[in-house]
Amino acid sequence: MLTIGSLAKKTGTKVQTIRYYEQIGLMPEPGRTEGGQRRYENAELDRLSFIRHSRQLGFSLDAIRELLDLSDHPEKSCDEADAIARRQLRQVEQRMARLKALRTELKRMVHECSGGRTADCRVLEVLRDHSECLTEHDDIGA
Amino acid sequence: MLTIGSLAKKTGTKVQTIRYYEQIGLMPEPGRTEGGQRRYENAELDRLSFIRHSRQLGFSLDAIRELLDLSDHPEKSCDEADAIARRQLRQVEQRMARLKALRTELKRMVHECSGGRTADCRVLEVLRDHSECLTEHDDIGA
DNA sequence: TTACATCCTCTAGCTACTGTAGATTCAAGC
DNA sequence: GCTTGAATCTACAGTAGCTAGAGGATGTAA
Repeated sequence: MLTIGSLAKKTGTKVQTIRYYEQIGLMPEPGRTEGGQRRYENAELDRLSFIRHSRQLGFSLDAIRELLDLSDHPEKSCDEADAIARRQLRQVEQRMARLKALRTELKRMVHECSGGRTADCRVLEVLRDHSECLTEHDDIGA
Repeated sequence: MLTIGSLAKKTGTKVQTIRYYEQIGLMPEPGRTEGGQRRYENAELDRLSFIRHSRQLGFSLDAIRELLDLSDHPEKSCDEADAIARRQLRQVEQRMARLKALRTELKRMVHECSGGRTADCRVLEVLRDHSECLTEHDDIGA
């Protein structure tokens, strides 16, 4: 029987976050003491660990909802779980590619700036003039 | 004299986003027609381009506010602009490192999953058991 | 003049939390 | 049994950076 505070500590989660997960139906409503405080069992500890670990891997709460659902049905095919993970992997790879391009341009900006007045600042100049830019006119997304 | 719609098209911004930038004071209040519609000049086009380009490089709106301020004062030292860019570069590099770790673990999950019942699904198993995980108990951030 | 695209303001919604206020409960020490 | 202080409770507001929609006004071309 864990209080919400010790559950939080064990999983590296904030207390409010646990309550939030309950509110959106990701965590079940736990038992309560007579005074109305939440008390958790090991099953809930496992579930929360699953959620947190998935979040650390960047899965969205919606994806996690699906994964938990799959996890609750051991007889189902695991293709779906696999697909979700692959989708996530693709996303991570896309973001990495994007960040790589950003890094290149930022490095260029910083290295070329020799210090002095902002009038001659290479950083500001690059930001002003989009034409010398490698980055495209598309979504920003992290 | 540009309408908000053509300014939006020229800069790859949504109309609402431009109005949002105005609302938070990132864009100035433009002139209006008698009927109350916004009309923009080239200065505003330049400013919005600067903002969008900076956003594409991942700068926060707060950072952009500082950069714009520096850009408006050509006699100031450009150290500050340089510092902002360096900070941004560091952030990008941190995120990349983080994503690299994620990619490794996701790849492992996906490659080890041989298909079958979710009961034996490697993906779900890894998510359940945090102990075999490389990722740390820290912030998720992107 | 009439049609229709574009514009206006205002409000609410998105993700995934985080923080605060003010009241209540729990557990330990005396 | 009583007190104290930490932890908990609910409810609501706020974060970043937009995005979407309602319901109405304006601008422009035929």
